[in-house]
Amino acid sequence: VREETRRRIRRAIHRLRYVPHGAAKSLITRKTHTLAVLLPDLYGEFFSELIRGIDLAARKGGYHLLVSGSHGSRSEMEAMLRAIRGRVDGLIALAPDLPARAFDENLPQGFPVVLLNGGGRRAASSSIRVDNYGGAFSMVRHLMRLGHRAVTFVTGPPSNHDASERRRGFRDAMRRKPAATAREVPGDFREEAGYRAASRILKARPRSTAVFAANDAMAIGVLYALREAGVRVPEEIAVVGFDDIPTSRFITPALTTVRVPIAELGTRATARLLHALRGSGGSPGRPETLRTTLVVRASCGYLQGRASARSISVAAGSQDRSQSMSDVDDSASGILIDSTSEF
Amino acid sequence: VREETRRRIRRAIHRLRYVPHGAAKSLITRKTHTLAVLLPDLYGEFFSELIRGIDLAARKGGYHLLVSGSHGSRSEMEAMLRAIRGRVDGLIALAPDLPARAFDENLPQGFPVVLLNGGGRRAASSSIRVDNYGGAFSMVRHLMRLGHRAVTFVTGPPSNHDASERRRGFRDAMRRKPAATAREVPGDFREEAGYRAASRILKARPRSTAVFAANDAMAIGVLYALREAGVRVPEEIAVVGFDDIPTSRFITPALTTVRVPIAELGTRATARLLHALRGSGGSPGRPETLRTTLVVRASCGYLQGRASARSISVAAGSQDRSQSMSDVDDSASGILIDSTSEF
DNA sequence: CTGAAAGCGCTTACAG
DNA sequence: CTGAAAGCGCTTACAG
Repeated sequence: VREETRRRIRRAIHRLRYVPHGAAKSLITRKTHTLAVLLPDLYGEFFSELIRGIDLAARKGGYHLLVSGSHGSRSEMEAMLRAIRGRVDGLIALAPDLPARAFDENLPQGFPVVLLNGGGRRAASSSIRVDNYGGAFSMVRHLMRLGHRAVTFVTGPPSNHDASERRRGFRDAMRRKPAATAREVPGDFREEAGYRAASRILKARPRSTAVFAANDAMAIGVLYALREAGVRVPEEIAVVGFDDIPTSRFITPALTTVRVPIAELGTRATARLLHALRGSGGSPGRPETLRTTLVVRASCGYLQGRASARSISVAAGSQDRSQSMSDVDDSASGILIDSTSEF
Repeated sequence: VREETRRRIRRAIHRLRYVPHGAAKSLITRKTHTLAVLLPDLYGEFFSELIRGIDLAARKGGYHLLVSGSHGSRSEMEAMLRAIRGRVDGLIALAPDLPARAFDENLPQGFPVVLLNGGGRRAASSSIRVDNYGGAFSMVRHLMRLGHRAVTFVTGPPSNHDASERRRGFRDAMRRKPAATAREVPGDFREEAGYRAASRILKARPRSTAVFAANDAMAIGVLYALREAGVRVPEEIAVVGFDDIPTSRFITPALTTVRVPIAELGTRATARLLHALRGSGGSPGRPETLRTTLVVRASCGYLQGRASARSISVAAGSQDRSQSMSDVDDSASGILIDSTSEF
């Protein structure tokens, strides 16, 4: 084509505001340049952070995001899976309660999927996991070092794989100390469950000296209940969580927790999915496991009496605050002493 | 069709796992049952809450959500608008920096849009607004009642309509008191801007007794900077914000702020868009304005010395906590005294 | 290099 | 009631 003709056409396109019709183009090219994201919810600190990571990688690859919150409803999840054909090129799903066969039954066969839930029961799909076991294990070790021997674990939802891995880490670590007494109280990852767990924990005799909630939301619920009951944290009882959601730094006392690289989880999942889309299918690749970090703040009592060592130099800007904090980051052991969030 | 035949077909559909192809169906029906959501970012407390509201209404109407974070990039926003044809049925956009004509130029004409940014410059589209002016005005009145006369306002981004409405409310309310001295320091809605604003505020003489940040993120930045500087809040200086993001309740001291019904903003916008999609176009309807509420917590000093009145009865469960708090909700005046978040 | 035809997977009138 | 044809707006070989 001559250069001039090309220019004339370009101008005409611009003048008439011509834009290709998405559905028509997708129908013939078999590509939508869209990724489906299926999550239990679309809001809340954990999912918000996860979406951030997914969005980051997707936009870089030129993909749009079709998001869907299942709200735990099995039928809604399946409906979403069925609606996928001809709408998106791949799927990222965090659906711990959905059995593996639900994917096979409702998705076109061979459809590219990356699973974010721990199970990894579907051989045909790629999956990314978090080292829940290791994180919980080192949290218990940390509590032991602080002298705790009676620890109560507030569990997550029964069928949730992440939750049961955290519990397994708790149990195994507790077993290593013969003198230790491990207790468990049921929860479901929601703040309210932590709130309710607290009263059971306070009643039990001898009373545990530390509470380890399977996630931060429940730990925060425990904190609320203890404040109501007039029980001081960490002086009378230590409270720790798992996830390191943003609120954990802001609450009083700041929460000692296990940091899950949430945004990275989303980024990696997306990168893998895009890789599968470019490549010609092939093997799903081996499951990837993301490291966790123990983040020590005030709620476990470690910072108690070390006030002289505090060198508060919180930097502004939510983006890079974690970097510029005067943290003691012992990368080798995966421990981060965050004294800046202490009150 | 005979009942039996129908059943046989149903069974075949199920057996073969037949699902209609989305693109093909959309191409012929001209419907995608998908709504596009264009936001500056997909994460953070404000947007997360907004998406929650949108998702709620969209799922109820049977619509999917195609979300897109523009990250403030003009070209990315325009690219998104152009990609819309044949992909979604309508658009909800929060894009304060995008001029009205960008919508006309990049969208198919007559395309259903609901704008969430205050300007409302595009007559062809529906829009929902927040009473930014009234919220800021009553915040200043509250500070005046507490005896403040020298107040510094940390502004939002220059081109942002919400931000300038808040500033206008600040200015007008300050003007009503002849003895008052109003000052302004530039900001951009990000936490870091608040952090930097604080040092300027501390240097000015005579020093302001209160800081009113145009949003909570900046107020939190101010709080951080003041803590570093060893200036006590609210004893030495009061700090208040705007939005009522979740963190504002958790931070110490809990932040007095103006509550924007964020989720409702999303729900209403979606409801309007769906209404337009069902109806045959017609008029865009008059712009709707959502009320704000003054939420009084510790950071303004109002709760100081009223500790005896505290009746902490925080209920658990993040969903209904705001209802079950022992709040004094003076609906008539739009003031809510939240003493439960006091420390 | 250019133009016309075929076809993606559906739905919607329209004959039979 | 049932089946075959036309067509949604594109892209991709394929003739000319």
